[in-house]
Amino acid sequence: MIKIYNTMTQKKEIFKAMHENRVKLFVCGPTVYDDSHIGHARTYISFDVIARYFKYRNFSVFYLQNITDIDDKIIKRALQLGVEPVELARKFERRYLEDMHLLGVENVNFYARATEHLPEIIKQIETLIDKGFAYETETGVYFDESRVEDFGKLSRRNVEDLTVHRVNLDKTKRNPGDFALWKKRDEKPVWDSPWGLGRPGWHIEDTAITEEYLGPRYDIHGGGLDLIFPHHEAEIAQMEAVSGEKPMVRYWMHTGFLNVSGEKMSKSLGNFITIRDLLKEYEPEVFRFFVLSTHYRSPIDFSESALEQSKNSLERIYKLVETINERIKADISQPNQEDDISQKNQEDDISQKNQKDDISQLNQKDVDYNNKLRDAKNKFLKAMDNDFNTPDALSVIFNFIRDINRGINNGDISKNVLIEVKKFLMEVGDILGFDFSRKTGADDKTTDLVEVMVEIREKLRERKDWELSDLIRSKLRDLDIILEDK
RNA sequence: GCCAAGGUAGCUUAGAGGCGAAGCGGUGGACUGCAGAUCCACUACACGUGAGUUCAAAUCUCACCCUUGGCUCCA
Repeated sequence: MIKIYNTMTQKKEIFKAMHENRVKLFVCGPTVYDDSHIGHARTYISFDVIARYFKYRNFSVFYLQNITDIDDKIIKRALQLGVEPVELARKFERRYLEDMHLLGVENVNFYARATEHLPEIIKQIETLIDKGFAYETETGVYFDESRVEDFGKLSRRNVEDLTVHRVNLDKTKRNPGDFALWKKRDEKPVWDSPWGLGRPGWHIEDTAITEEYLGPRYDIHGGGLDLIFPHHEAEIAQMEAVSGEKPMVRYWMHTGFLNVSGEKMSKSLGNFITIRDLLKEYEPEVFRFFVLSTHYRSPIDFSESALEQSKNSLERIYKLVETINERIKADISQPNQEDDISQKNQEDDISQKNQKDDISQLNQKDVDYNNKLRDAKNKFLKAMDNDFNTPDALSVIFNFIRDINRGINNGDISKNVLIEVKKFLMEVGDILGFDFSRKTGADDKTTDLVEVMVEIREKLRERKDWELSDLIRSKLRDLDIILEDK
C-alpha cells in the first residue's frame, strides 16, 4: 500500500482512492508569462514520477493541470513587450510544453486553460454570491473570508494574523483578507459577466476547472510549497463553500523548493535558471536524477557539483545495462528461455516460478541471484510506497547493482538471470522516467565508421602496437567517443 | 513576531528506538599492455550542543545554538 504525507494532517497516511483504483490528481500549472525555471521542473518531474508509480501500481490515473493564461503578470509583461496578452500567454505555454516534453514529463492527461473556462468560473462565482459567501463591490466580487470558520486550516494560520500585511488594501472589501473572485476592469483582455466587464481572480480558475473535470471532491492536489498559502487555502474555501461538501481534497501534496547554491532562486539575485538554459548544459536525465536523489518534500540545492555527482551516479546504472546487453549478446551458447518469463511486473516470485517450471536448469547460484533480485524489487517498492521515497529507492538499486557487478566479475550469473535483471532495471527506468537502454545518439554511418576504427585497432592490439592503438583511442576520445576494452 | 523545514563522514542525500546507510569524491589494492569500467579495502570514532526518558537514543522529551524558507506575485 502507498503512504502519502498529507500537508493537511501533517502525517503520512495510507492512500485510499475515492473510487477503487482510480486516482484523480490535480497539480497547479504555471502562469505562462515567462520561460519556466528549474524550480518548476523540480515540481513537475516529482509529480511525473508520482503519476508513473501510481500507474505501475495498477491505478488508473487522471492527471489534470491548469494553465494560468490570464493574470496581471501576463498583462504587464505583454505591455512591456508590446504584444497581445493572449499571444504572449500562448507563446510561453507552447514553450512550457516543449520544456516538459524535453524533460520527459508526459503523464499529464489534460491541460486546462483558464480562459477556456470562463462559463465555469462565472457559474462558481454566482453560486458563491447566492450562498452568501461572496459579495460585489464597485471594484469586483470578493470572497467573504469571515463566512468560513475553518479558513486557514491547511496552512495553520489565524485570520487575525494576516490582516496586517496587505499593502494595497482595497477599501471596498469587508475584510482585509477577502480575495478577488472577479476583478472589474476596462482595459483588455476582458470578458463579460453578470458584474460587467472584467477578469477572473487567480484562485477561482482552479476550482472551476477541477469541479468540471474531477468533481467537487477528488483524491490528490499537488503543487509547490509556496502555493499552500494563500492559493490552496482559497481554493478550499471556495470549493467547499460552492459544493457544501468536505473535504475538497483528500491528500494535499507539496514539493519543496529548489535553491541555487544555497540561495533562493530569483531574478533579482541573478541566479534564475530557466529549463532551457539548464538543458544547454545538462542532459534531461541528469537533471531528473538530481531531482530524484532528494525526497520531493525536502529542499534541494542546485549546483554544478551536485549535477556532476548526479551525472556520474547515473552513469553507473547505464554501464550495468550496457554490460548486461553485451553479456547477453556474447553468450549465444545457451538457449534463450525468455518465453517462460512472465510479463507481470509485480512482486511475483521469480525463483519459485522458475523452480517449478524447470528445476533442472537452475543451479544454486541462479537461485541466490534470483533471491537477490526479488529482494531488491521488494525493497524498491517498499521505498516508493513510503511517500515516494526516491532517494531510498535509488540506494536499493545501487546496492543491487554492486551485487550484480560482483556476480558478473566472478562469472556467477547466468544469462537467464541477467535477462531478468535487465528487465527489472528497465522497469525501474519506466517508473522513474529513465531509458537505461540508452541510444547512442549517433547516426548509422557514424556507428559504421566507429566499427571500422575499432576493428583496425583490434588488429593493431593483436600486433601489440600499443602506440597506434592508444592514439586511435585518444583521437576518438577527442570526438567524445569513449572506447573501453573488455 | 507568527508558521514551517532542517543541522548525518570531504560533498550530496536516505533512515526515525537495538543490527553503523547509498551515491559522488579521494587514497591504496585486484584485474588490464596501458587507460577506462568493475570489484575489494581505507577515507569512516556519521548523526548541531547540553540534559533527560529507556536495558538500549541519529531516532523519543525538554532546553539551547545555528541554517533555510513562508507570512496575500510565486512550482
